[in-house]
Amino acid sequence: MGKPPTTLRDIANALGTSIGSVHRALHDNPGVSPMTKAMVLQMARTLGYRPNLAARYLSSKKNLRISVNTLKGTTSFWDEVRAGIRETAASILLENVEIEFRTYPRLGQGEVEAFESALRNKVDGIITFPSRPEILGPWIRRASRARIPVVCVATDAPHSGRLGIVAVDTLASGSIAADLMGRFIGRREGSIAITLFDMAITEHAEKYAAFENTLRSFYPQLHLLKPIEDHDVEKEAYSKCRKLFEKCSNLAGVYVTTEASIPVLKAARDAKVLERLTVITTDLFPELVPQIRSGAVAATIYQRPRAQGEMAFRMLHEFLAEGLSRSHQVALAPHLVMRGNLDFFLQRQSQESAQEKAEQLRENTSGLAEDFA
Amino acid sequence: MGKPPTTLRDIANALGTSIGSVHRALHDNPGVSPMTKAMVLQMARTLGYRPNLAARYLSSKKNLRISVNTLKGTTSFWDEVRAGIRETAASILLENVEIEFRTYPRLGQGEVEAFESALRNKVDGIITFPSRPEILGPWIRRASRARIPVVCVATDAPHSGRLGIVAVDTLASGSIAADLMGRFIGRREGSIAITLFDMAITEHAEKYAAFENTLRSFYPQLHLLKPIEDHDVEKEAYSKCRKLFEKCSNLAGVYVTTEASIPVLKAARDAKVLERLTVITTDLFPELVPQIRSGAVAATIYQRPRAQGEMAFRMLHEFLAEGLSRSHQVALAPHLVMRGNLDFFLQRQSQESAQEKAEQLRENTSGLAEDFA
DNA sequence: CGCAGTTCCGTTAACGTTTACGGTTCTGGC
DNA sequence: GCCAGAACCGTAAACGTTAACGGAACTGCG
Repeated sequence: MGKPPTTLRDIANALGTSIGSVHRALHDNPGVSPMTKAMVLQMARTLGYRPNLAARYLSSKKNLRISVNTLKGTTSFWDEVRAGIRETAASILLENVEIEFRTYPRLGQGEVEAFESALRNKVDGIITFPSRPEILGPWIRRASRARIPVVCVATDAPHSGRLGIVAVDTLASGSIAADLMGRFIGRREGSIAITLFDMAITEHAEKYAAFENTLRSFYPQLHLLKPIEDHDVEKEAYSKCRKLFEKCSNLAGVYVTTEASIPVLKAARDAKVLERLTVITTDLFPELVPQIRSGAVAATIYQRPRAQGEMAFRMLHEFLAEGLSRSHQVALAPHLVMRGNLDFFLQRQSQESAQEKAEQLRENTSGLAEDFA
Repeated sequence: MGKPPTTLRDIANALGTSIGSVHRALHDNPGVSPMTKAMVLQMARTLGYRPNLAARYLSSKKNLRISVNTLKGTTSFWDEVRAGIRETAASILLENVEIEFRTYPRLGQGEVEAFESALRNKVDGIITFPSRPEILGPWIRRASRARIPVVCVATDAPHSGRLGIVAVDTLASGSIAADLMGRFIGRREGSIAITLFDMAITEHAEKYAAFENTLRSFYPQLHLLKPIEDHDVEKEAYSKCRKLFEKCSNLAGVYVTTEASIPVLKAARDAKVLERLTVITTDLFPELVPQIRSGAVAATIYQRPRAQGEMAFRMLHEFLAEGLSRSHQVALAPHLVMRGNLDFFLQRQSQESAQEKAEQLRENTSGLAEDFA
């Protein structure tokens, strides 16, 4: 049933030329006339040529180098993203991939430098978290023009020519948060607050819109307040929330879409309103665990950093290996963590990070890891 | 930094023997003395030999055949599982995999026949849904002895020697359902009913235990009733539930772990108790959509069939390709679907199934598909 | 015309594994 | 002592691609 796939030799024979010319034509290497090049491309198309990756890998021993530019991993989120990438890279059958990690300590600091360094080092592809999309955008475009594909994680850089984007679906996140909020609070009336990084970030604006929309459709007795922009600065989150909590007497719930859930909780506690608040947060990190367990946080929307890393790597690798990729936009469904299933996620994290560490030790030749302070 | 990997030739040179002998020794083919075989194995170990999969694939043109034995796809669940497998198989770099689908129409009917047929046809590996684990168990053991790895999906077949199992984590499912139930119902007291296939199935017993445990720990005002076993028979589900609904006056919620959520809802409607019931269901299929949208079903636990298929295939393929697999037990976290994010999941399903169909058409040479009626 | 330089093209040796085939050497039977 | 057969082993040709080399044809310049 399966006819044997067409090879370079097939194309060469069909045209009465040689395998070398065909190869040059398909890779637009110099040394082939425009005439034959056109014929080869044509014939390759009609014969349905697809390169045999095994043979390619076996022959050319050059390996792919990809740079992973992310925030430094004090927060567990980016640690998990990196772990997902490493893990997936290791599980690839054709292990000719070399990963270089470049980290920067704070949002918007060292981001461009890291990207520039990757470009200078002539990597074959880049996975990056564009914390300031409007600043990194031009750089991504520059990379694309140099035929270096860039995949964004967690945040998109629109109109930048990036190869693709992997993130949690903003609609799904915002909507489920609103739905839970409504169900948890029940029939009571009240106001709902939401904190986010900045409305200028597409994802956050979308998440807000989805939250607002679901709340309005299904729980009209709840009134959504203007978003609190905290820019992931703890003090800003605390002071803005504290002020709100003191002022707004009928507040019933808070949805924290940023990582700054701890200061928000502290503000609620200090303002003595935590008891009557339904709090929904984002992500899962050690400091949050006791808050969930105690019930202070009703639920948290887990953004599956490991899966994001995995997907980003797959997308990039597929493109580099085959020259095409089937999906340029991966929107993951978030997970929901509550008291009941908290242990499941904790156990999974620790188990996998332990496994990861062992692997790290075993192959302690895992490429450089630069830091851009 | 990366020293070149050791090859067959390296081993041969180190021992002063030939590449042929090394190959025979490593694959325990006949025609090699016990003496040299031992030496080769030893040397391979010390040199850290790992076969080059690209070269192997390039050389031996034999392709892997794997059989996928599942329930016939009237329900969308198994359609999705199969789609996930197909999709993942297509995305594998070394495309030398041939998939044979064998389906059986009802639980426990034709299951053994399908398995037997796969064995007779000498497939290289099997992915199966053991709807009756205690019956299929011996067959799985037989396959294992014939060095044919078997991966179970959705339900485990314990002590059967299967290579691995992919399923949704029962603890996570049961716990989150209980947690949501408790939060949705609020402070009110009341009884909770739960329907499941049969307590004899490990997964269902575990799910019940997790549900019970979480409910008891965090929501002691709710009283869990004895489980209703419906064996996925619609009439059984309806009649048993109907009886319960009529009798139990303080019922506050129902958790349906099986696919029979429609008859349960009908029973509740007929008994005129649906209004005061919080219903949590399992899976996502067309008939359920309006029930979620109308609010009759508060939430449904989505078991991610596509991801299950993907994982099962990866596990099996990794084993067949490398001879080892890193994890034999994949426990997926379920997704939560509610009114707000329902559209996200529907859109994703339809979009992916459309994409799938196009792919099907393009490569209409996708192996046989037997049916065991 | 001769020669260097350029442009195109064909040939060939890798890459690491599998597989088939041809050799040894050793055994046992006559 | 000879031959058949077995048991073991080395060799070499594939697999499809890449990369490097060398040759042919053509250019322009002296």
